[in-house]
Amino acid sequence: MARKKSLDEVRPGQGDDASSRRAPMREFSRSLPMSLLRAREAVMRQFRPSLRNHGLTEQQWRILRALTAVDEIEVTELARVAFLLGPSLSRILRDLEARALIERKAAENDARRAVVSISAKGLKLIEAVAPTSEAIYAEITRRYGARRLAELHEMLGVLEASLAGMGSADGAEVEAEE
Amino acid sequence: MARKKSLDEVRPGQGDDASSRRAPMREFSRSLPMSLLRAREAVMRQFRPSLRNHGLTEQQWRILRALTAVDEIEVTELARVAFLLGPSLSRILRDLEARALIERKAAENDARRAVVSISAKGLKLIEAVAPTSEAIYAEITRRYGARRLAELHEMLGVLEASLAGMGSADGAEVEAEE
DNA sequence: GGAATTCACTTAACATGTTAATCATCTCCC
DNA sequence: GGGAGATGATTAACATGTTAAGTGAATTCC
Repeated sequence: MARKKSLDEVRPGQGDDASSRRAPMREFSRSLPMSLLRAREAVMRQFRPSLRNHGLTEQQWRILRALTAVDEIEVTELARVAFLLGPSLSRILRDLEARALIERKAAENDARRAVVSISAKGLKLIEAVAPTSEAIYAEITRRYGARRLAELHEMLGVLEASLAGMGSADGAEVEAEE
Repeated sequence: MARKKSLDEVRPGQGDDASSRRAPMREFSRSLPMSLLRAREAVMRQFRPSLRNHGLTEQQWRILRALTAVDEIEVTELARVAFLLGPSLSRILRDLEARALIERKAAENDARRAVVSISAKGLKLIEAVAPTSEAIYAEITRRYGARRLAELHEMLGVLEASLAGMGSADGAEVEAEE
């Protein structure tokens, strides 16, 4: 299905002046990844200064935040919950442990697995940041509207679900799982 | 053998009589930044393999894509359009220029400004990638629904606009510029 | 007309994203 | 029980995100 160049033959005269260069694909601002990126950045821009004042990055905050919801958790599971890739998580955990914000031990029955939990110091830090964070979130909700916000969440969830089973699609290899 | 556990199945409900551990904040999965991040990742996951096959990263693609829409453009304006920070753009332009995918010259009346344009080679690369990219985008639209997609764009735009004037809010300094 | 300031990048430094490779277990199966 | 393969976590290598500092060129203001 690849050799179909009918798309729009990205080959106008291109000859002389500017105006002959027509938009080759979708208008840039209408690209879905771009819209999502811009929206997310608009939101994160609100939180970053506060986090920074407490010496935390967005990802470090995500991890600590996830840890407050459980007693302890394995690294792989934490990666899934905090939506981080393994290598990023490894680095961040190393730093957080060095700062004594988390604790880490080996799993009882499997020496490969590591179990992580938040420390008292980490909990204290969370408590220090939470009020500001909540206030910002409340302001965002106020501005955007609680109903609309819920609707957006819903639509994003559906989008994720819609794309769930979509393969790579280029050198698409979706071989059956034996 | 170890079939992929459905997401809900793995969710650490965590006893949760653990009322000693008071609910820290909003449930993690309901965090807006997280929802946006997950949605965007679900979308980008579809495009990355194809781009990679052509030796392009997402950001490099964004830049080349933006350049096809104009004859030439100043670096600052390109940063705004492609939604990249200056430093990232500097690095990427250096690489793209080394690969002869773009061309760069100084502005006529202002030696500080640089003007960038896509090269013939760059245009050729775009043409090679575009069909696959468009096919993926079409499939996403088909799965999610064109109407719903438009609605999502709209809501994301409104979100961005809603947050436009919101200050840092921590050590918030939005003093009038006297 | 020249010092101070602003402006358009660019570098620097550190943290994360992304993919591939490595390492140490663990499991399975003969 | 021992070796092949799978698994959990880390390390490596490169690209980008993010903030701060640097550089050279224009602008402002006295």
